[in-house]
Amino acid sequence: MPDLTSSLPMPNHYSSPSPRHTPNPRKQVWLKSDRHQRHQSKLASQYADRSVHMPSLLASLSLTTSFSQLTSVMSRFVGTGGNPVLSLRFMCSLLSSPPFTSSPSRSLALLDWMYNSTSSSTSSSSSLYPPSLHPYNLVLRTLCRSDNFDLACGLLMEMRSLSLSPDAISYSTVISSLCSAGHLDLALSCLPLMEEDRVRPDLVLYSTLMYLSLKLGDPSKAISLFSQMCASGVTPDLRAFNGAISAYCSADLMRDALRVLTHDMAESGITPDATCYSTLLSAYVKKGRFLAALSLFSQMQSSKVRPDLTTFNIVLHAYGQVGLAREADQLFWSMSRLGVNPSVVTYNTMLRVYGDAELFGEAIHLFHLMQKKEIEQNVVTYNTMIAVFGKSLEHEKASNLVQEMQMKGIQPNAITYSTIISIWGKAGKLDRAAKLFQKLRESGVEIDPVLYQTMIVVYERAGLVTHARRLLHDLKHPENMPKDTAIKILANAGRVEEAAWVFRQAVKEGEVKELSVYGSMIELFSRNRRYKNVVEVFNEMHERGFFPDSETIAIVLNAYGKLREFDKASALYSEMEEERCVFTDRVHFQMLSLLGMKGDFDEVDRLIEKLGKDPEIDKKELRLVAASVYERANRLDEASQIYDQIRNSDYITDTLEAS
DNA sequence: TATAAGCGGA
Repeated sequence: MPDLTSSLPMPNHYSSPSPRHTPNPRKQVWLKSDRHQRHQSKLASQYADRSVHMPSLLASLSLTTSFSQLTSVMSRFVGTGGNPVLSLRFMCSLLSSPPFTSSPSRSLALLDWMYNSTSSSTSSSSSLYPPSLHPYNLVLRTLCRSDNFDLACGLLMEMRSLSLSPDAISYSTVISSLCSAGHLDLALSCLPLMEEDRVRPDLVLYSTLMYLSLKLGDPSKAISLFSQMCASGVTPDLRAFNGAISAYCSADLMRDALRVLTHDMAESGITPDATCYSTLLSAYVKKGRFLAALSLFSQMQSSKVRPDLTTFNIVLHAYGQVGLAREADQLFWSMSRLGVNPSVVTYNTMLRVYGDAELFGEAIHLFHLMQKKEIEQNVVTYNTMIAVFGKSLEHEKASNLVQEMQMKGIQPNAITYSTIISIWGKAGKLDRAAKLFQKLRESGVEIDPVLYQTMIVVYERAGLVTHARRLLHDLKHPENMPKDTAIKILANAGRVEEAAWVFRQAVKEGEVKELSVYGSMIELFSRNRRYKNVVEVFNEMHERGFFPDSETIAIVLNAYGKLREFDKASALYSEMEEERCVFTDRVHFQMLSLLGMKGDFDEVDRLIEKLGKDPEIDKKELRLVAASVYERANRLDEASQIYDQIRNSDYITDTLEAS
């Protein structure tokens, strides 16, 4: 983890107000440089406890607007005998009531007053009301709640410099509000400070930080926090485990996610709930591993974990994707019996499942059933049904639905438009499609990349190449859209030269913001066999510290192979493995085939053995790949041996299934 | 804290 301590605002920060937060006009008031000397470790017990009428005191304080006014009200409580009149507890209740809780400057002023209050009768300059940790934490809370993070961090630093060590409460106050405001780096920079102060982050704090890292798309940070948490002896709870599962899934470390779910949790005596399963299920589905998802679902059922609505929705979708519409149908109609009522999402999913399976009658029936049962229909419902009618070639019905949704007050979105434009294009209603597209362009809304691409494809298919080219030409100098978007459209349209040109401009101007742009360029170059360019783009992204996804790694490995740069391929493979980035079968198989091309069969055998032990890897596919590697190298004996193994294991599974 | 919808093609 980088050293983030330096990014914490230090006390001198106050003089230059950050543009992001409203500057505090009175911040100089409490930043007296003599505070260090003034601070005395006077104990709370030395405060005398006199009864003061709190409401009336607050009433007079609420009228005060300035430090001097506050001082004059409070000065009544500076006794002459050197004894403070108010108890520490009283001071704290002041700090936790309005107007102090609603005004950061006022609460800081009161803290200041506590410092500065000295008895007039004694010559000593020690404070009558030395604030302890508790009042500091109260002020921290007030600052954080009003998003004054500069001041809060500064106050934290001040506490440390006064050797009033911030405690777990101070840190969790600051960190959790930094997290909810999205300042992850600042929040994480508190961790080394906590270590210095010997404050151990607790479960909630770790959890907060993990979830924020996840939200900001940094799963490896979340994973490292999780390990740190476990190493420091904090036992994760259900929520923390779910965060870990989700982090491993986003980092493409499915094996580790599965291990947490099926092993680590049980070891900690925590039973996974439906959410934990759903997290993993949806990760499998996102990666297209539908069978893995369905098998996890049956494992979930045998572990007697009751699926909830989300689980059902994910599984119905997975059934549909593997073409098991009947199974989806069965599960769908049994849901209410299992105590879970389908939601709009469920209905929408089923509409799609029926549509994909060309069960148009069922889709239409379900769509009407929703209306009869008065189930809310939304833009997704309509978009799905429009696509269903498009697929069944009923263009008029599709067009009518666009009207119908608008009449019901459901606004069409970019997805609606690209769906209907594509349908019209296929139906030969070119003018209608072009007219709608033009209307959308003129309406000034930011044009969506897919919508743009849809129209280009419609023109190209109709043979109107000049029209298509004109649209593409506009993208060379994108004005209404980020360069990233233009590059992605050009890359998707296969326009190598234009995409490369805009990409180089964007790189030069530092305008490449999205990781996926590199992926699109790498894929585009690879498709066009421009392997040198593939490697160039990869190096560019690597230098910027971006890590590619598995798909991209596989493409880059392939490019190295074409360029016969086998050592560079091996180096990339090991580096990514160390970074724990490589993990789909495709990457491993790609590497295997490169080693075969290189003729390094010692390494081939070693990798086959290693992959053979990996429970995540499909063994039959591994054998098929291995056999073809040997075959291509003309080592037919080894190849046929592997084919025998495949036949044997098929025989074993067949007999097992038969019995 | 997990879930649904668009283009297209090597």
